[in-house]
Amino acid sequence: MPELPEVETIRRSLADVIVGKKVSDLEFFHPRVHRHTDPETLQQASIGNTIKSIDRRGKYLLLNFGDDVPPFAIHLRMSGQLLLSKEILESKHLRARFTLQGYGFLNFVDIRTFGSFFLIDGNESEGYKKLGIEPLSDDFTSELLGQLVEKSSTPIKQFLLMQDRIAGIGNIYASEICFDAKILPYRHSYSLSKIEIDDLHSSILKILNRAISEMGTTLSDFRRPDGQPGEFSNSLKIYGHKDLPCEVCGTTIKRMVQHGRSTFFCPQCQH
DNA sequence: CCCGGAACCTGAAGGC
DNA sequence: TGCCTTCAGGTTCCGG
Repeated sequence: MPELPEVETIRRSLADVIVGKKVSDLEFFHPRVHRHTDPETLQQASIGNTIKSIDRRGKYLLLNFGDDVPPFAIHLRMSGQLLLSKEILESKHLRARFTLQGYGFLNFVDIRTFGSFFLIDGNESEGYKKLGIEPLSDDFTSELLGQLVEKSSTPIKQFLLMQDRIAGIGNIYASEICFDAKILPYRHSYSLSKIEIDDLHSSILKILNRAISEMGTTLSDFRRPDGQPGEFSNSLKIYGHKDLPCEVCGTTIKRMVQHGRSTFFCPQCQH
């Protein structure tokens, strides 16, 4: 479900409520939540501690309890939701629940049980350790993007999904970014010209920032912590638009499969 | 080392 | 109605 804009939307919404609150309990209702880290370790790292800040790295959320406690990481994978509630939340898919002193609950609801909690204490996954550049950081320049793509023969849309190169882009925004940059998704990364790299760089920033400002994309599962859907769904120009006319040129939008995942593109606008 | 494909799950939607 | 297949926003593992 969530890509960088959705995770960032969740982070901002949660920050207003949970920073400064003490975690008085952490309960688990499904073992897959703690499959990477034993539940007692997760409870010890959070119960009794006050949330000092909440950060995002790629698609991971990080709860910080202070310098002497490792950051507490949450990955929502495909269907995870973090929902705030004042009262006990009744949900068939409730997998874990933080009790926040003086507020209520932060509920982890996850239909497919792919999401998980773990600590950034040195035992975190290789996937986390190898995360690439944050695309919305000042360090992510067109020059850096050029250095990354010139070494890669991977199709450019698949390249955008590689979390160890650029952290946070997922399957929806990879198609949207290629369309915005007018680049065909199956082009070899190294084949992009300097101008195309500049276009791709500005499209990455433009699409991610616009999606954040519209609070993410809801196709089915994504919800903000207050339960509201994201609003970028109406702004999608290519993802899910198979057989519909391109709104730029009217050509029928095509769907293809790359590395087992759907890609949408306009054969007229993209080169 | 790289690559593709399967696996991990549940549920919705479409075809017949 | 119901059965079957396909698909879903992500990552990890395994074999070649």
